[in-house]
Amino acid sequence: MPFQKKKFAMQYNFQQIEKKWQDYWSKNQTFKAENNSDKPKYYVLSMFPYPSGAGLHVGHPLGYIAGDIYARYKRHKGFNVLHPMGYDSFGLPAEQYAIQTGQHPAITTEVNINRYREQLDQIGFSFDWSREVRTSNPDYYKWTQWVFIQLFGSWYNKKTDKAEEIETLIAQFEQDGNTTIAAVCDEDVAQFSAEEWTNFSDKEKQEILLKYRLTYLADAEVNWCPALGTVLANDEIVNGVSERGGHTVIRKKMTQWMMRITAYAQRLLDGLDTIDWPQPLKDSQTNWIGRSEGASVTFKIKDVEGEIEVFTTRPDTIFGVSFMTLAPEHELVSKITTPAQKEAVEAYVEATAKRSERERMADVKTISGVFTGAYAEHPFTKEPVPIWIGDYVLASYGTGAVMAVPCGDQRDYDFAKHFNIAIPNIFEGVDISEEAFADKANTVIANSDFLNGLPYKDAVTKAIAELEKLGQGKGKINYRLRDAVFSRQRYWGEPFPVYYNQDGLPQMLAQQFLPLELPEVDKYLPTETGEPPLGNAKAWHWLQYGDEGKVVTKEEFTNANPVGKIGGPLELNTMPGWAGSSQYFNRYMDPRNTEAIYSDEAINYWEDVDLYIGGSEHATGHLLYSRFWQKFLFDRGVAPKQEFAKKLINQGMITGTSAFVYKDVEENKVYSKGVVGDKKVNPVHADVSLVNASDELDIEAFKRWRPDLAEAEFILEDGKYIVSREVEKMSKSKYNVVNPDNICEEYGADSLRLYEMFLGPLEQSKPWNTAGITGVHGFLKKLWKLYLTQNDSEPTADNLKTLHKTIKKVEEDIENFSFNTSVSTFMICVNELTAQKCTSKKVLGPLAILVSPYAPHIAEELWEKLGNTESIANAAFPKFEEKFLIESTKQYPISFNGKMRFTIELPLDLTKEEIEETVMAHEQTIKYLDGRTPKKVIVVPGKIVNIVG
RNA sequence: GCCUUGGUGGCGGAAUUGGUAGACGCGCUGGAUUCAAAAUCCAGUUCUUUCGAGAGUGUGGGUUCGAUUCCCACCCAAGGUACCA
Repeated sequence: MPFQKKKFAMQYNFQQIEKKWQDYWSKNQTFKAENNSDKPKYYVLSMFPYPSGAGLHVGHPLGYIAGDIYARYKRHKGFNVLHPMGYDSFGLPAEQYAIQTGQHPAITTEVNINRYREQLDQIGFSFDWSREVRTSNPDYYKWTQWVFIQLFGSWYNKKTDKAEEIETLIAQFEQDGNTTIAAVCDEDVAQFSAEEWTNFSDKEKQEILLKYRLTYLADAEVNWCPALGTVLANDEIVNGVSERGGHTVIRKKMTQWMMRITAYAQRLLDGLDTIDWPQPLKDSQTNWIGRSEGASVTFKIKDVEGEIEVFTTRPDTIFGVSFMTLAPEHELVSKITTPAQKEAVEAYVEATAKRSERERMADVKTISGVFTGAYAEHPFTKEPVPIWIGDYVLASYGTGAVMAVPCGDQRDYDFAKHFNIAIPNIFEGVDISEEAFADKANTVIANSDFLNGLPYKDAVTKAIAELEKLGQGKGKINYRLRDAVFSRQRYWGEPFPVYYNQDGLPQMLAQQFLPLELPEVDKYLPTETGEPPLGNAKAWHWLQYGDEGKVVTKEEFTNANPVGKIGGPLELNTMPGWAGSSQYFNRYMDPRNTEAIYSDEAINYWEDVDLYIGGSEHATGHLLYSRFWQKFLFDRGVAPKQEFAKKLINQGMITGTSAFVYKDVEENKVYSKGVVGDKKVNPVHADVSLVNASDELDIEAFKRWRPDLAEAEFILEDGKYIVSREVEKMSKSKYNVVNPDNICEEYGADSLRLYEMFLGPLEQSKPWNTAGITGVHGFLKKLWKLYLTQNDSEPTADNLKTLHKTIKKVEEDIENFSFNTSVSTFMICVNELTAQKCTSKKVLGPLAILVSPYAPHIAEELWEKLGNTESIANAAFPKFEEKFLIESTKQYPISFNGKMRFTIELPLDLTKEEIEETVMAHEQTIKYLDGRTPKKVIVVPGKIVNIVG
């Protein structure tokens, strides 16, 4: 039937088109990137997802679509583009699910990944899937373990300002001991000579080296939940108890693997100036690192052996000290507390252990603390200074102790007022009867012996000098950044390639034995003795003879032949979520390499990420740790660049638009939005798929969905039931999740891609409302129609003007990541060309290329219809030509006192005077002036005329 | 609390160096087509209005011939705040 056939071709059949081109790309490996090419390289990376059980919702692809548009654009611009994707597949939700169901996390993870892949494939991304990585794959985490071993085998030399092999440190110990070394290390390292070093036992040597290594064991404070037998994140704690089950949580010290990221504090700060990342993100890293200059001051304690070290940014105010405050967790607290105060102090310490750090920081209104009964000695006046404890001092910041200067610090001031402690005034001519005076710049110091009369800067210098003379202080730069805890008491993470020898000292597995694979366990919970889940593994001991090594049971290990045997129990902790994501961007360059983390050729070709797209919530986690690892790999000659990503864009969150029906509190009635009035009602979530574009509820479907309301009476308005709408986080529990699959099915991937971009600026968060998608879908239909008639005719001036206006705008928009305005531009362009009845291939061809990064499937199809036989993916981007846009006249807006009243069309080559003359003579002007004489006439040629008066 | 971002019609948003506020789209209203509907097309749509005009970009001030845009103070919402990823 020829009639039907013709009609078929007339219609935009997105399902058929999208399937066709996705198959084509896959079959032809259109987007496979080569590790060498004559073209310049460009590396576009989107942060890889954690494959959760819920699947993708429309919020996830936002950043991927933006990245994909940019990657496709760069191909049109002649670049060899690397655009990979993978999965951050270790993580807590899979483990939680395993605990609940007993299913191995590897199985659920595999299922989730397959689902993600299906969903991603539907959207038509130009990923090079041959490079996929999964952090939970042994082939991948082999190299995570390898980096860990490199960190263990390195120390930070402050003299060369970089990480070096531990062997260079040992050589120096052998030569000079540790007296001449400038290293970043633990604070409690004793001094030793070369001779002493040589005489140390192996165990002693290993213990000392551990204090220098870039990853090391230390006691760190954690949120311990005894009932769950696990450590909790701050956000798993609500009001001091665990979110799950409401159990008590306490602060507790545990031995943990740590990363000496503090060694890189200054370089992480300095590096920010060299990368094009959003300023807010840089700000949060800067604040996180928290550099402050000041002094470290040592206070002796009266009648007790020991001293208190504090860090202060205001050594100039040292004569204003009237008390000291220690964090309740400070190690000296139990030592210095007098018997009379013991009970009160212990009670306070216990109470504080129940509060989270965040709670303590956020709560500035409640003032609490206890006097220890002990006194310190002021370094200069030798007067006694009472020592208090207070939870506003955090153990993890600085030294966990402050010298309190109430006249100069508001928190100290409030504390002193509350507990009736003296507030000596050390500022010249400043009233401190109401509040502390923290303005450094605008006063001079008084009542301060040798500091009297000095302004802030001079007083700081002088105070430090005097402290140095006493041997009780020195100038110091302090960082808020702390070493990162790298152990997790979890199952579903990378095992540490570590066993413990007879002395209990950690030993690294040799590279040939990597990866050390995650063992099977029966239960994913902590053991009965409170050990991490790996404690449940039957075989988790390392047994090695020479080049032969394997994982065995404890019995096998104990009974094995002792001659030449090495090994011991393996580490029970696993690595944290950020371990696998800290170098994945490099691994994509050469993901199947089994000999090395990646080849020199690959890393020297791709070097670094040119554009990285991801959420701002990773600002101080993933993005700081990755920069740290990259700098370390750089120091050790493994990576050629100090920073892994030149440019970074944060995509915003897509929120959901929840729908509510109003259920009467007493009666079994639900009211439409407009008829609620002042009735007492409860809002009840309705699934957004049951609501149409006009907020009208499908009542029958709703009744099937919520059988408990099937019998309810629905009070309508105008015969319809209208829901109320509210923007909330997109989440299953709020029934506002929208799946991209459904959208692709109903409107197609190209519509989804366009609509995600059309919603608003990439960086901002914005609500999703499926109703609006008909707009971009309608645009694609119009675009399709525009290509129904095409020929080799010459384009008109109007055609060319529309085309080149569009080229200019779209190119600018892509470069500025302003994708939403591009979509509008396409709509305007197609509306104009349709009105112009444009049929010229010389216009339609370039337009298809412009559209193709955004809507690649329809673009390929139209490109083919135009007679091309090659994929559009590598077609050259159209060149903008100014000459088609030149205008000779302008619609001048004429405003009165800054308010536009009417426009006049005038030639653009008029002078200021000519414009003024013409405008003032215009009848509309005369009408608006109504006989008044203007005070002033502002003429900006090419822009505006403003008449004042 | 602190740091960061944002606030413009009924809704998403546009306005690239201070120069025509509301582009584009949704929704809504009216019309064409249709037996009817869907789809499509056309017109209108910031608010108030005595139809002359007036007001208007979270609130209150300021700078300027002119402010969504710059400055000050405040209000509200979202993200982060070290073991969610």
